[in-house]
Amino acid sequence: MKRISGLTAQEKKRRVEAFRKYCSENGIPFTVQRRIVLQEVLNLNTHPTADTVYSLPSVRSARISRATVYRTLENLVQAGAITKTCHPGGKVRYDGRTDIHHHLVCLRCDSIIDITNKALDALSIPDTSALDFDVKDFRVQLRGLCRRCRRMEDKP
Amino acid sequence: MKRISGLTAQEKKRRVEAFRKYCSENGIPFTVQRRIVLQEVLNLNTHPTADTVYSLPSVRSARISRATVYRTLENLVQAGAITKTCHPGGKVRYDGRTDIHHHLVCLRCDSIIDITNKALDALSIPDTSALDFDVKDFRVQLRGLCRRCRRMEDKP
DNA sequence: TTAAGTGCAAAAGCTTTGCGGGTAG
DNA sequence: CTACCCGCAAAGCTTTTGCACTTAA
Repeated sequence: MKRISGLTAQEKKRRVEAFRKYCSENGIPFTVQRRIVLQEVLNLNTHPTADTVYSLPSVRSARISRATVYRTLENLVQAGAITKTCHPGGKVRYDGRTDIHHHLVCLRCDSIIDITNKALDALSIPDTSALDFDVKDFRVQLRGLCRRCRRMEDKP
Repeated sequence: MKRISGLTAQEKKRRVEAFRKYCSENGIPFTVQRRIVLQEVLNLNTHPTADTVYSLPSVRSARISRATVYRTLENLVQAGAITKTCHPGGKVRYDGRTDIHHHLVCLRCDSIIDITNKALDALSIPDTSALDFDVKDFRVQLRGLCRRCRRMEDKP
């Protein structure tokens, strides 16, 4: 079990380049706003909500509106540049990682911690053809209590 | 790969009884509203939002308020009578099943389909002690496109 | 040039909260 | 009885939308 740390500068650059290429190939304008929002999601190792992204200093100082942040995050998901993360809370959360990895999900505070584990990655995906479901990827969620919440349970 | 169908009447009855017992042991009033909301979540094989539960005929005819539905669902989760389901959308969704099972998650329409699969159940949970994370259970999410959305992709 | 994107502000949708009356134990 | 719960209505968040202006290609 290893906790995942952030992307390298090189990887981030490659991801932004890939999105730029996607845009030009699909006739989608590669705007300043899209570049900044993508870069910021890649910078975060957390799993931010739209509003968290909106509040980031670089997003604020570029005067990007809240509506654009919401729209852009969805565009980035459609383009495959970022993903949406599954979680038990009531807000949409995004993830700069698009590769297979897994999550520790705290059932008390909704925090999400990325983990990587070869045994989990090697999971063989069952055949879902009978249900006509087309599986693109998978995630394993280990659900429980994070360090902070465990301590609060001990001394409530 | 088998799709899970609903709980039997017997199982539902047992689950309601277990909650009644939990209430009496913990000095929590077992109100009509709590019983009805629990029964209705157990009846559904879907993964309803609070508002979906609120809209059910039996909930409406019992004149249970929206606020009570929201509060009650959270109470039931705290009591371990139901669970919250992880998903990529922007609403909290609940699940009448508390046992280990897995989900097909549609990335386009956010629908969730329960599945059961022995290979997935047998997944060995990695050691998370180094992160001080206390794993209670796990879920495997197979992410992709459901039947309906696949068809819409073909003919957009 | 021009189709698409953006900012703004308002609307819409989801969830929580305060409070007076009601109810389970 | 009495603490806790419920319904109501209002407030507080989160997200989407319509429209006039701006911009990438």
